[in-house]
Amino acid sequence: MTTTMKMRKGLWSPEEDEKLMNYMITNGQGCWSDIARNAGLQRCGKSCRLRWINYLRPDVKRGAFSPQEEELIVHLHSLLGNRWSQIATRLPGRTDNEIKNFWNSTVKKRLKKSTSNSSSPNTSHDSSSSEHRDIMGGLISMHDSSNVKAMYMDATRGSSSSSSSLQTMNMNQMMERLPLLGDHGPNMPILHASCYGTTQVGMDDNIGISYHGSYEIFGGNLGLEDEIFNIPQLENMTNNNQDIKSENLDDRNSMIITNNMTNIIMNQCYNNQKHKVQAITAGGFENCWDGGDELKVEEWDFEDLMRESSSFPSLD
DNA sequence: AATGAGGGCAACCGCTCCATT
DNA sequence: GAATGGAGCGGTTGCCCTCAT
Repeated sequence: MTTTMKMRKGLWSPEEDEKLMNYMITNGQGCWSDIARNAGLQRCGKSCRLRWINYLRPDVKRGAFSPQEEELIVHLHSLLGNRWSQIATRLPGRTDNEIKNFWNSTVKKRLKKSTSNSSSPNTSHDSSSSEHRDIMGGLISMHDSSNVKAMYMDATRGSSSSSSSLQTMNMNQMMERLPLLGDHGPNMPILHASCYGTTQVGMDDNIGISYHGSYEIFGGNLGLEDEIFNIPQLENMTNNNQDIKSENLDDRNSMIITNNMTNIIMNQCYNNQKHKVQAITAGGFENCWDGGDELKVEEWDFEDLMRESSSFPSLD
């Protein structure tokens, strides 16, 4: 094809946005190069795709990241590294580009600041683990997670051996099991953290929730050994019987947690049993689920998850 | 008021992966 | 099995805005 037509680059004009938006609304997604052509845009398909995904898509959430989103980003980054798209899938309405920019600007800045301030001599952790510890005001602790992360990344990015493919697959499966941070999901760090390993969770009266746990993943030790994983109390959470709701729009992991949070956490975490959140709706469910009669209740098959995890080679 | 520095963000680039032929 | 094209991803760049001087 002799498309000698010069492609436009740079910022998108409102007219271009409108063209692409109108085309996408009427025709839906297809081959991006065709979209670019048929919409009358002098842009390459790639550029159109990026513009749509990062800006024009109706479900794109704009504006500052909430503290909960920040927590989740930091935590997921400690697990996944720079796999922004994977991280983005857990934050509805946020794009990988947005998260990447946020990380590279805000979080790294805080990181820099905190590492320059703290010499924290009482830990034998490597610098990057203390990075994770310090960012977000010490909200998230990860013991040696970066080493594991790096090893995992090496394994998955390396050769196309079946084992690395398996690792990728299992990681993806595990990620799919993570709950999304929905609009009502201020406590997601608690829940997705607990699904990763043997974790004991308790409620403090006033300071929020703390973890005392040992994380095991991929047959190796991911960290958090006997460390306290503090989640500060959130403004929309009261001490007693606070309804907590979270949704997962990919309808595999839809989850509702309501009423007595302590009981739920005790049931699913202290006993170290299958994660099965028995949801008792107390109104408001319809606010986050319109999928019909059958309510979806989160069920993390923890044993199954760990079985999958055990297929990973030891990281020792 | 002018200007330079720094930060944030949108977009591009190059690469890999995957499906199709 | 090789070639090809499209999609997606992460890294990087460059523009614009804000703020300090």
